[in-house]
Amino acid sequence: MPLDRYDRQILDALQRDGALTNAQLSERVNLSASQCSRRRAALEAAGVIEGYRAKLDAGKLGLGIRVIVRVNLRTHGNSADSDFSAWIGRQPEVLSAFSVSGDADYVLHVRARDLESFSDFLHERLLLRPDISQVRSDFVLQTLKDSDALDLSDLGR
Amino acid sequence: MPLDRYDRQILDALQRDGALTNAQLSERVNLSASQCSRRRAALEAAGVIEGYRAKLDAGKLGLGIRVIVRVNLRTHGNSADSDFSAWIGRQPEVLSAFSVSGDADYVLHVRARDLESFSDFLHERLLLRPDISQVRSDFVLQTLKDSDALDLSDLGR
DNA sequence: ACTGAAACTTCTGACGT
DNA sequence: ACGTCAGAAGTTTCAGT
Repeated sequence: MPLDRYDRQILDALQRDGALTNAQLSERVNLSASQCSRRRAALEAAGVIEGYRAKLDAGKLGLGIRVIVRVNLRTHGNSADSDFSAWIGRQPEVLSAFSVSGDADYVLHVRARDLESFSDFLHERLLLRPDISQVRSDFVLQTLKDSDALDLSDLGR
Repeated sequence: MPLDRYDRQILDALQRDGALTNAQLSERVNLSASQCSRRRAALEAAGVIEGYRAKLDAGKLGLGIRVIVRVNLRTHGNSADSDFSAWIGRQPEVLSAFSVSGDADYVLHVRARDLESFSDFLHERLLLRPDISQVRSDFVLQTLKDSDALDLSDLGR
């Protein structure tokens, strides 16, 4: 799918504010609302726009703690990694999880209500798994940036 | 702001699909559409819903590389940390940045087109800063989970 | 390819329960 | 507090250039 500069502008506007109406989009992009509507629909159909999400304020919802957890497994291959992956998917306080190069096998982003509930996750669940060999927790002290907005500046024409 | 189970259901539905209409919401929550509209507006006004974002497919946009970068600064206090923080805010390939406890000072999430453009970010920009003492890059090999959806299960009544 | 207007869907405020 | 209804706003399809 070829993306021109109008698509790029539409994507950039929507990743910053997904609630923009086609009429509002049309002002920023200098296109008619109907054209924005069609291009937007095409970008959604192509999967370039995966979907829309409401961003919630974790602090106001009482989720005061954010932790970056690095995990090493004792064994690898076979079903070891996929077992761990499936288990991670079922843990509600794990927002994202990656397997990485470097000294850790996995990096998890965890949100919890307070130290007690994080401790519950860590000691009563993660560390009870027999396939875990090492866990290192880095508590987030300050959030400098949390946008998730992709850099679209050097994209298509 | 007190949140009852209806608010909780609305928030949970919207953080998974922010494009839901109030009519669609009303089906899942068993409330009228107008009531959903009112509650949703209240949650937005209270800042519990910070906003809406379109989630884009980074792969389809040619951003093939994701790296978790851990950074240590040479000096602290004064303006050292806030200088770094402001600089981070201006780097488009840095999606999120946290100051953390543990052996690293900062953890960054970086997206880049390819190894070459990541190398450009690393060597031509980050490592040229005189306040950097150590940088360790962990490349993301596999994404197990990437939802950012908060756990709302043990919230209000 | 884009625009403009018509048909349709969704939103939202007033009112009644 | 919630639901119903009607007017307002936004979206989307279609014809035209």
